[in-house]
This record gives sequence, C-alpha cells and structure tokens, in this order.
Amino acid sequence: MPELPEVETVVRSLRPGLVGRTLMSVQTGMHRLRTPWNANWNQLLTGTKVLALTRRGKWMVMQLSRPKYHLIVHLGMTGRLLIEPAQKPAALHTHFVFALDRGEEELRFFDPRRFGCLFLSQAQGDARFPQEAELGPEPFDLQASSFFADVSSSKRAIKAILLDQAVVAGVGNIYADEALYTARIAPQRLGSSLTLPEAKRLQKAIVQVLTRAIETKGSTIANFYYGDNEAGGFQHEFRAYGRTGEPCHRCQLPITRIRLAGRSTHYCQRCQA
DNA sequence: ATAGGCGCCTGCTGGC
DNA sequence: TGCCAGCAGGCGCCTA
Repeated sequence: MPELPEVETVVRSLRPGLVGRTLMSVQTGMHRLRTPWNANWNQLLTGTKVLALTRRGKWMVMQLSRPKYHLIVHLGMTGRLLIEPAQKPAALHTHFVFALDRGEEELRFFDPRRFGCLFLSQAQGDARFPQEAELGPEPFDLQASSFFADVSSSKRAIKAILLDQAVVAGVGNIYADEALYTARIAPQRLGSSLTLPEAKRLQKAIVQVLTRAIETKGSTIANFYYGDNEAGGFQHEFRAYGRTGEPCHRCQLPITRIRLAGRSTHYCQRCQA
C-alpha cells in the first residue's frame, strides 16, 4: 500500500502525539512479520523516550532516548501505525502494542497481510537500520546528473528502475506510473535509451507528483488511512494508475494496462510513445 | 546484470 | 447465493 507520500502523511499525523512520550511496555502478537522480533528488544525499549519521528524512503524511523537505538517501521502493503485510546479494543491483526506514558493511549501496529515489519535497530555507522545502507537518495534531493547516470547505465525498463529503492527511495507502483505519465515517457523504455532531457523531465515529474500527493495526504484505494481513519485524496488526481480503459486526460486515448517488472502498469500509448 | 517467477499473507471483487 | 480465480500500494529469494 503505502509509498512515500502515505508514509510521510502517517509520520506527520503521528508526530505531535508521539514525540516526547515514553514507551512503558511492549506486547507482541503471535504472528511473525517479515522481520522476526527479538525477545530482548522488549527490555531495551521499555522506559525509552521517543525523541523524533522521521521518514526515509518508505521507512519510518523513531529516534529513541537510548543512544543509537531506533525503532523502525515499514508498512508493507497493508500496515498501519496509530495511536489509540487504551480502552479501545485492538483490531484483529494487531501485532504490536506499546503502552505510552500516562497509560491512556497506546501506539499500535496493525497489518493484515504481514508484509510490513517493525524492529529495534542499533545504528551502524551512518545507517540507522540495515536497509538504510542500500537506500538511494530521497526524491527531493535527487540530482538530475546522478539520476541520469544511474538510468542510462541500466538495461532495465525505466519503470523497474524507478521501483528500485537504491536508485531513488520511496517511489512505488502508483507514483512510478504517475511520474512516467507526467514526463511522457513509456514505462517499457530501457534506461539506456533515455536522453539527458528526458531524465531531467522524469526527475522533475517525480518531485512534482510526490509533492502534490503529500499535499493531498496520499492515495487511499482500499485501506490506506491515517490519524483517526482519515482517507487521502490523491486517488482523485490519478492520471494513469488504475485508469485502465478510461480516457487519457491529454489525448482521450484509453489508458492501457500491461504487466511490467512483475507489476501492473498503466500508461497512455500515444502520449508516452 | 537482469528478467521472470514465486512466496510471503489477507481480503475484496467480478465472473460464472 | 456461493465458489473460485485474480488482483492488490512491497520486497526478497531463486533460477536461468
């Protein structure tokens, strides 16, 4: 589910209620997530304060008062991290419950499909969590010259390159399709075939699409919600994703759906030649 | 180096 | 009404 704009929306909505608070206890569910939970993390976490909540790519990073330690969360496809009153019964598929100071609220992690993960990480060098070492730049810091170098040296389809978190962090299936539509580049074009002006156009389109998606608080298709069950709004501005058979906003030709890089891909055959 | 396929899971939709 | 296939915003592993 969540790509960069959705994760950013969750981080912004959680920050006021979470930063500065102390984790009093941890309860874990019986199901394993993608990353296993280490039993002694419970003890290490209890009594620590959340100093900051930030985002890196699609990852959420909670900086803790225990030096070098971070609580890391990835939402996978259906994960949700939210603060709820302790009295409210936890939903089915709740895998972690952190009691917060004063005891009235809990931080809960919920994920039906369990493709998400949550773990305690001790920083190693510059990487606050192991996966961070492999992450490319944030889209907003992406330099057109280095992006062009990465793209033009690859024989993969440009769509697959955009989904590669080592090239640019945070772009997923929706925003890859939307950025390619905006830049008028066909998703199956090989990276090595892109010109410098095309790569620059694409880099700008990524920033434009993600910025607008953050402004509208992400895309809600089936189950992305933040805060108190609030839906995002960017799904109303989709130009390619999920619009199979509907007219292109530029030329009216029906949007085509193909399978590319193992993912459903939507584009205009005329505008994205 | 890269494509393609599968697996990990639950839940929803559409066709029969 | 019910069943079943196909699909879903992610990612890692395997093979060729």
